[in-house]
Parts: sequence; structure tokens; C-alpha cells
Amino acid sequence: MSKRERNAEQSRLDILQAAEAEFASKGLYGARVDEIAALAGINKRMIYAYFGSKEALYMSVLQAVYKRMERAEAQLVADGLGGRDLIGAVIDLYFDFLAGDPQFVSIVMWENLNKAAYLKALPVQDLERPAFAYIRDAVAAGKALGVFRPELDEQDVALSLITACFANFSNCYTLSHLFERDLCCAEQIEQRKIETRAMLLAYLCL
Amino acid sequence: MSKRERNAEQSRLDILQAAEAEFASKGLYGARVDEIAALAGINKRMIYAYFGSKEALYMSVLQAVYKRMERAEAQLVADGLGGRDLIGAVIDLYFDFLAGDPQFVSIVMWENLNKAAYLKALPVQDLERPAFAYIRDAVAAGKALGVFRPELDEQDVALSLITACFANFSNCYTLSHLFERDLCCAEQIEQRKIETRAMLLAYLCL
DNA sequence: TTAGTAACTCACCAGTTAGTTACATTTTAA
DNA sequence: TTAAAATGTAACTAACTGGTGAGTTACTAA
Repeated sequence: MSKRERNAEQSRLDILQAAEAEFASKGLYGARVDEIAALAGINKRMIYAYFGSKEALYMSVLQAVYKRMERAEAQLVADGLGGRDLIGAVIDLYFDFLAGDPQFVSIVMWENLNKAAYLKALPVQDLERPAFAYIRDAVAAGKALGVFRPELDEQDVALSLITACFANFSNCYTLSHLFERDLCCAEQIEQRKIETRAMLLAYLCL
Repeated sequence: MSKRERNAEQSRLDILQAAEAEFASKGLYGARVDEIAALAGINKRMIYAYFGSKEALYMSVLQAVYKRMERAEAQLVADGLGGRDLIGAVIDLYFDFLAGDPQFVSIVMWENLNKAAYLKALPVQDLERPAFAYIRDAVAAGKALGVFRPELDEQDVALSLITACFANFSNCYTLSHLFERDLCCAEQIEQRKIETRAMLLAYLCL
């Protein structure tokens, strides 16, 4: 094996990146530490030196993955957008983020299959979800302007929005087979985005 | 080990049931053949006698699981139900089925994480989904009656409906943590059912 | 009885797995 | 300069894993 340059920071990042790919495709159980080491081009010992254990490594991956979502949400520039447009912007954000980050989708799915056991163990401040606030604000603004139905509950809306977006990505393989049609391709995702936006707005508006 | 009664049919069923539980909670990679044997109260050797391999056993489980969904869908008595009511009935069916069969949800998720590799290998006639036909009929009927928007595409509606229902179950653990609220309990599921019905109908109706 | 067979048990293997250790090399700081 | 800390390698281990060879038991039919 060729010698690695000594660079602790880079090595840490390489391990994290390789681990994320391995955990995303095989889950915590299925992932192999030796495979992660090989993928990162690093010796296995360093994984234990930097992260301590397979589980601890998984937790670091989980945190990094949710951090990406948080950053994407934080970039949502809400200035000047009213109720309708803001909801549309949030839907676009989710679709674009999920389409561009399949490893996020996979790891969230693994985490759910594991009853969120590791997510629960993560410090809550690492899981801020700015978009929740955007959705709350958007619904409140829309109601105040008289464009949204006044009886809407902000959390219900947020849940409807998130679930309606997510399942298009999490279930695209089985649905593609059942519908005998490739639902994972960019054009289909774009179509689903349009439909989802229409559905959500029909539900929100008077 | 205590002796088992000789009953090939029962043994097969015990193995299938144990395997489904094990595969649902740990996936194909994480599931242990020894664990399945212990759970079924049967000697591991018999799993290989009856099913040949871990993969073949998984395929049998997959087929049995989708069969349950098919049977539930087939029970949907559509007689006398018009566009609106039929759509409502399909949503109720999905919510009730998914709520009562968490192993179905888990195995579909695992299958998606595995890019539907094993589902694809299953004979298509074992995957009839009668509800697709119901949804098509309901949308067509609603359009003919002038209650649904005429530009609706039947497949888009089916996808919106299925994804909107499924994600409430597949993602309830991570969402419960992020919303700091138990979304997996019966009351919350009922609330989500009501919201989802309202959302879908708002999207379908003129 | 006897023989055939399906259902079953037991003990084992070859390969894999997470995690460890002995030791070499490089960096850092006094 | 040099000692210690950090970073690296490769070989190792104890436990586990899917799968199997060989033999046993219960039942049936001749």
C-alpha cells in the first residue's frame, strides 16, 4: 500500500466521506469497517484512533448529514416572499436538496428503520431545522393576508409538506418498478415537484 | 434442543414468519440466519432445506409481504362510491393498512435502500396492485362528473396519494424527534389521515 | 419385518468481522 | 539534538456467519 501524506484533518474528512457512502448504501449493520478504510485509502487503525468505534463513526456521519440539510435550509432567502411564494420556495428547496443528496435520503431511511436510535442520541442543537420556522412564518403570513385557510395548523402543514416531498425520493425504486416507469430521473422528479407544489397550495389556499 | 413436531407446512410458515420479523427489523444484510432459526424454534439446517439460501428466503418474505398489500387492496369494495368518496376510501385503506402492518413499511423501505434489487427479480404477476386501478377509475369518474379538475393525470394522482400516505409511516421516528412530539401514536396517525385526505381532495377538486 | 423417504438434529468449516497490538516513521517542541 | 507525541502499517484475535456433511427419527407402504 502506498504511503499516505500525514494530514490529520484530511484523513478525518476522507474517513467521514467514505463512511457516509458505505453507511448510506449498506446501513450501520451492513457497513464494513475494512471497506470504509479501503474506500478512504487509509489504515483501519486510524478510524479507531479518530472515531473510537464504528458506532461513534456512524454518529459523526449522521451529524454531518443533517448539518447539510440545515445549511441548505438556512440559505433559503425569505426576504420579500409572501405566504404562497415562500411555501413554493420551501418545496423547491426540499426537492432540489433531496435530488442532489441521495445519501441524505438513504441515511434518514436507515435511521428510521432503526427507530431513530442514533438520531435521538445526538445533541439537539445540532439538529436545528430553520425550514420549520420558515414554514411556520409562511403559514402565519398567508393566514394574515387572507390567502390561506385560517383553520390551518402550522405543524400539520409542515408535516404534510415534508412527507409529500420526501417519499418521492425514498420510494422511487419500488414505485418505479410497480408503475413500470423510471420515477428517479430528473424529468420525473421535476414533474413530481410541480404536482406537489400544486397539491400543497390547493390544500393551503382558500 | 427440544424436538419439534414433524410438520413441514407449519415449519415453513414458522420460518417465513420469523424471517419476516428479522428482515423487517434488521434488513437482508443485518438479519442473521441463526437468529431466524432461533426465532422460528427450528434447526437452521431446515431453513436451507426449505428455502435454499438466505437470499431466497428473503425473496419469499418479500413476496408474502406484497401479497398482504394486494389482498388488502382487493378488499376495497368500490361499489356505489363516486370519485370523491372512492379517493377517500383508498386513503383510509392505505393509512389503516400501513398502521396495522409496520413490517410491510420496513421491508418496502429496505427494498428501496437496496434499489429494489430483489423486488425487480420477483415475477410481476405477484405484484398486482388493484388499488392502482381503483385510483384510475376514481379519477376518471370524478373528472366525468365534473367534480375533479379535468387536466389531472391518473398516474400523477396515484403517486401523490401513495407518497403522501407512506411517508407518514416511514419517517415517523425521525420526524417525531425533530418535531419533539410522538407522531407514531394512533391519535397522530388519525390526524395525519384527516389532513392527507383534505390535502388530496383539495388538489383533485375544482 | 423391512425398506424408502421426508423431516429433523448435530457438529463442524471456511471465510469474515470489529476491534487490538507490536512496531516503524514522522512531527513537534524543549 | 533529542525525546515524546502523533501518525502510520501490517499482522493478529476472538467471536461470529452463512452454509454443509453426516447421521437420526418418525412415518408409510409393501
